[in-house]
Amino acid sequence: MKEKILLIDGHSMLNRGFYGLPLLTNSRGVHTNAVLGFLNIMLKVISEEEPDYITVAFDEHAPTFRHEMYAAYKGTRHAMPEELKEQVPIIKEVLRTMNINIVSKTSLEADDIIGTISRIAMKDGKDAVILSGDRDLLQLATKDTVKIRLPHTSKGETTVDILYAADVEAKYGVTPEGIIELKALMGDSSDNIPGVPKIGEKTGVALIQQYGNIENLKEHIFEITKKSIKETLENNFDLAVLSKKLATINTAADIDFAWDNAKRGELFTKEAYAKFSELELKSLMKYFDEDTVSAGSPVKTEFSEVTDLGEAEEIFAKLKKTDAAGLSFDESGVYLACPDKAYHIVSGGFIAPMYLKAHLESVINEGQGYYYTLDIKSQLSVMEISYGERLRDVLLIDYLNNPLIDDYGVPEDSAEKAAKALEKGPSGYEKLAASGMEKLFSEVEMPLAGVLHDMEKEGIRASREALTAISKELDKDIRLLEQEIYKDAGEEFNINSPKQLGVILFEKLGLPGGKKTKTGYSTAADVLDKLAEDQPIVHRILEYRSVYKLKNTYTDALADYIDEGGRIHSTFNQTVTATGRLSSADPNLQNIPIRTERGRELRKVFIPREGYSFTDADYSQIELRILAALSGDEKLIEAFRSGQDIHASTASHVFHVEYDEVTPQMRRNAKAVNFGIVYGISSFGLSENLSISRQEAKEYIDQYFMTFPGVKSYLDGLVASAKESGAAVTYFGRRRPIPELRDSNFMRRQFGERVAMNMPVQGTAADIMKIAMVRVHDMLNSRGLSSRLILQIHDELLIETAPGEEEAVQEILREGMMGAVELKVPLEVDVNTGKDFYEAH
DNA sequence: CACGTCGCG
DNA sequence: ACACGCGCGACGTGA
Repeated sequence: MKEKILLIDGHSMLNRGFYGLPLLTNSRGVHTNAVLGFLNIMLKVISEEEPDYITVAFDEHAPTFRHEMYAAYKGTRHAMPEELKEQVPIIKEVLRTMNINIVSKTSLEADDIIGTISRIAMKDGKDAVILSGDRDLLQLATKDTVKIRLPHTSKGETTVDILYAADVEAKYGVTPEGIIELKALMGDSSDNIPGVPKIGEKTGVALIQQYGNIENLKEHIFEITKKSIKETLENNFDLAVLSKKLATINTAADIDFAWDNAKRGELFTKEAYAKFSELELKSLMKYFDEDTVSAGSPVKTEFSEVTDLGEAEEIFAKLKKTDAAGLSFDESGVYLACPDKAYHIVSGGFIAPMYLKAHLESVINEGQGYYYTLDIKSQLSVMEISYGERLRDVLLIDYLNNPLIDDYGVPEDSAEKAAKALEKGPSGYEKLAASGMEKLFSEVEMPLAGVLHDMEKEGIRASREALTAISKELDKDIRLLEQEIYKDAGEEFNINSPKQLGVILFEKLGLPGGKKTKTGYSTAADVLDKLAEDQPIVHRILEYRSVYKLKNTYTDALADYIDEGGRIHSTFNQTVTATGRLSSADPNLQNIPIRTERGRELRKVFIPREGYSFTDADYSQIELRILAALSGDEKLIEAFRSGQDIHASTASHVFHVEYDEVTPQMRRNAKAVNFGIVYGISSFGLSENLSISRQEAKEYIDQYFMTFPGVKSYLDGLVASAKESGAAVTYFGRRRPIPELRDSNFMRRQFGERVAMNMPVQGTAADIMKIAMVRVHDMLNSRGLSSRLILQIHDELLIETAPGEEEAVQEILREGMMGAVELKVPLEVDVNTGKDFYEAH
C-alpha cells in the first residue's frame, strides 16, 4: 500500500469557511466561522482519505510573490476583513494542538509549497491529495498519484470533489497543464491575474483546446477568424505571458520539508479539546473520546482556603505588589487569583466581613497592579466596596470590545469568576485600549456599575393597593370587550391568538387586505387601523388588546415585584444593547405607559417615600441635537440655538412656510422625518409611517437634505466609514461592529447602512446620559444629600428627593446633565417635580 | 423556542 | 423589482 500525504491550502480553506458560513462567534466575541469551516472539511477529507502524512501550507503575511506583485502594481490588493484576519493565528494554533504540520515561507505562496511537496511525494513514491478551494491548484493533478479535492456546496450540502488529471479534463475541458494556459488568457480576478481583456472562460477553453498553449497560439494567431478576439490577443499578448507566469505554480521551490514532521499523529488531543472548547466549536466535540474530555477540560484553578488572619494579611500585602490579579467575592469570602497561586479568604471566624472589605479596598485603591473582576455590579450586593481606576471589570471590557455578544459567559461560581477575570482581563483590556476606549471604560462604564447597583438597591416605591384597584377595573373592561367581540364575530375564539384573529377578521368577516407576515395575516394595530377604520370589531379588538396588556404586563405583573419594603427593584443591564444604552428588566421600568391617558394613569402608582417627592429631568431632543452637533450643519445648529420648536422649524424649512404658519399636520410630518433621519431614513419606511406615497416620502427626504446639506454629508460619511472599518462609532469612541454591511443579502446590507447612521447618534446620547448619571450620583453623594437616583429611561432621570433638598436636586440634575459634554449645540434639560411619577413627568 | 404584538425612548 | 424605519423587554400563542 502506497503512503499518502494530505496537502491543505490553508488560506483558501479559511476563506471558504469564512464566506460560506455566517459570522459565528463564541461567547467572548471571537470569530470562529472560518475556523469551523476549515476544520469541518479537513476532518471530512481526513476520514475519507486516511492520509499517513498531513501538511497545511500558509502564505506568509509579508507581500508574497507571484500574485501580489501584480496586485501591488495594479493597486487592487484587497484587504482581508478583520473578522477573517483574526482567525488566521487561531487556526494555526488549533492545527498545532492537533499535531498537524504547518509550512510557510516568506516569499513563497501556499500554492508553491503544495506544488513542491506534491512533486517530492511523487519522487518518493507516495500519493498526494491536495485540498483547496482554489481551482488554480488543479494544474497539479496527475494521472493517478496526485489528486485535487475541491469542496463545493450545492443545495446546502457540501461535497468534496475528487479530481485526477482526467477528471480535470472532463470537467473543465483542458488538461491540468492547460489550466495554466487558460488562466493566462482568462485571468483570475481573485488571484489578481489580469489575463487578456475580453477573453472569458468559453473563448479561453476553445483556444487552449485547439492550440494547447499560448506560445503555439501566438504562432497561429493568423488562423483566428473572429476579429475582436484576434485583435485583443495581438494587442495584449504580453498580458497573457505575464499571466501565465503568475498562474504557474512553482513545483521546485526551495523549502524545508521532512516526512518526519508531516507524519500524522493523534489529532484529538486534550490540548485540541481545550482549544475547541475555548472556541466553542460544539459540533466538533463529538470527535473526542471520554478520556480526552476529562483530561482536556480546562484545569480548574485551585483556591487554597485561608482562615488565618496573619496569612490573609500577607496575601493582601502580596496582592498590592502584583501586576494583575483576579478577584471576586460572595457570602463565603473573597477569592483572589494571582498569577502563581489562588486563595479563598474565608469570611467569618477570625476574619470579619468588615476586615475583608477594608483590606480589599486598600488593595484596590492603593495597590500598584490592576485588579480584575467579572460582573462587579452583581457582587456589590454582597459587599459594597468602593473602587477606583485600578479595578477593571472584564464583563464591561468584553461588552465594550463587542456589544453584540448575547452571552458573555459569566460563571456562576465565584472562584471561577476570579480565575477567569485574571485569565481574560489583561488581554481584553489591551484590545479595548487599542480601540481607544480607555476613558469610556474607566470614567464611564466602571463608575456607572456602582451607580446602577445603588439604583437597583434603592428601587422605587409602588402602591400595591392602587395596582389592585386598577387591575379590578381593567378586568371588568376586558370581560365586557370580550363579550362584545364574540358577538361581533358571531363566535367565541381566542382574541389573543393572532392566528385565530386573522381567520375571523379576514376570512369569516371578509375584511379587506389581509396580507403581511410569514406565518399568516398581520393583525398589528397599524395594519388594522388602515384596513378597517370603520369596523367596530376592529376598534374593540384594539381596545381589548390595550386593556389586556395594561392588566397583564403592568398592573398584575408589577404587583408581584413589590418587596416587603413596598418597593420594586428592577435590574439595569449594562451589557445588553448594541448601541450603549442601558436596558431595564425584571421588571422593565423603562416602558411604563405614558402615550395614552389610560396607560399613563398607571404612573400614579409609583410614589416617593413619606415626605419625599419626585424630581424628574429629561433631555430635550437629545438625539437631534447630537445630529446637529456632530454633523456641524449650520442651519440645524442655528435652529436649536434659536430655541425654536425643532419639529416646527424643520416643517417650515421642508414645506417652505413661515415658522408661524406651520400647521399641526405639517409639524407631525416633519417630526416623522426627523425620526426617520435619526433611524437611517428610507422613503419606504417614512411612507409607511405617515401613510403617504413613496414618492411623497422621497420628496420630504430630498427636501430635508436640501435644507440641511451638512446632515446629508454627515450621514453619507457615517455609512462610508462604517463600510471601511466594519463598525459604527460614537463621539466617545464606543464601537459597534456592523457585519451586515458586507452581507450578500441586499436587505441585510441596507439594514447595516441604517444602523451605521443610527448608532453614532443613539449611542452618543447613551454615552452622554451615562456620564450625566455618574456626575449626578457623585454630586448627590459629595454634598451629603439623602436624595437618590432611582430610574433612568434613556433620556430621563428620576430622583427620589428628600424634603428640603428639592432645589439642590434640581440644580444637580441640570448641572449634571447639561454639563456632561460641551457640544456645538446646547443640551437642554426639562426638570419637573411631582408627588408621583405621573405628575413628575 | 420562535413569532407576533405592543409598551417605552 | 425588491425589501424596510433605530434600540429594548414582556406577554401570549402555538409548534
